Parts: sequence; structure tokens; C-alpha cells
Amino acid sequence: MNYWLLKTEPDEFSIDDLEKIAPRSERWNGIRNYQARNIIRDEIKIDDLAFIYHSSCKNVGIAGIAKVTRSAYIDEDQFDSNSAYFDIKSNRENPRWYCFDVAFIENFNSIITLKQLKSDLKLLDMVLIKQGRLSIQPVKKKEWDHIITYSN
DNA sequence: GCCAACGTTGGC
DNA sequence: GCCAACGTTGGC
Repeated sequence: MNYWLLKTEPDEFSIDDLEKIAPRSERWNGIRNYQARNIIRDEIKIDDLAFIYHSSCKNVGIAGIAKVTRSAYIDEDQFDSNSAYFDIKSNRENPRWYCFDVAFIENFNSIITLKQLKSDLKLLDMVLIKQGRLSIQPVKKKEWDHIITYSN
């Protein structure tokens, strides 16, 4: 099993929104970055766990946990000219973009802030800290196990 | 709103 | 294939 970190702007979709629809799943779509696309297409599997990370907001950090309930399938929005995620260069014979489904697992009592994560010497190699700009990132098991101790 | 750190596009 | 120009992400 693998672990991931999924960024979302809580104004658009938050851990609270995911909790509200539980136990139903949310389609994680609109990813338009090739590095993230490759992770979706090739690596994300059912029952993987993911941190839900709130970005571009007042309280930036990890807000809770979700579980993958469906692995990669074609993101139909790329073919919809009315969608913000429309991609004129994609086609059905060779689709560019994929999505997957997640369901709610846990909503932390308080956000584990980026500030906390940045100042944690055990997390210096975390993709979130080293690379930053990537909306779907791998999290090592060691990092995962350490980070969830913050949520107690 | 600023701006650094990327990623993408397109001319050559 | 290089690289300048441009666009986006995302913390602050």
C-alpha cells in the first residue's frame, strides 16, 4: 500500500466537504500536470491512503485523511468544452488526463500546519518541503507514520 | 497582491 | 533540442 498527499484549495473543496458526503466518494479530477498525471495513472491504487492538504488559504496544512476507492479512469472534463478543465489537444483515442476517487477517513481536530511540517527535522526530505509545487505527491511510510502522531 | 519556483509553449 | 517568454502554483 502507498501513501499520498493531495492538495486542494478548501474554498473549492475541503476535508469538511469530503466528510459531508461520506461514505460516498469524491472524484479527484482536474489534475493538469504531467508529473501528477503519471502518479495517478501508474501508481495510485485502491485502498491507498492520502493526506488531504489545504493550500492557498488562511490555515495551510494537512487537514485529514482519505482513502482511494477507485484507481485511475479517464477524466471526462478534458473533452467538455464548457468545463474549466477542457483540453483541446486531448482526444478519446489517446486521453491525456485521468482522475480517481477518494472517500473520507478522518478529519483532524486541528490542521497540521505547513509551518510545523517545515520545522520538523524528520521531514526534511518530504516532497512537500523539497519541491512544493506538485498537487499529488508520494509520502513515504516513515513520513506518514510520523505525521499522524501530530493528530493525536 | 507579490513573487519565487517551477511548468509549458513555440520560434528558431 | 535550446531557450526566451509566458503562465501557474502557492506561500507569505
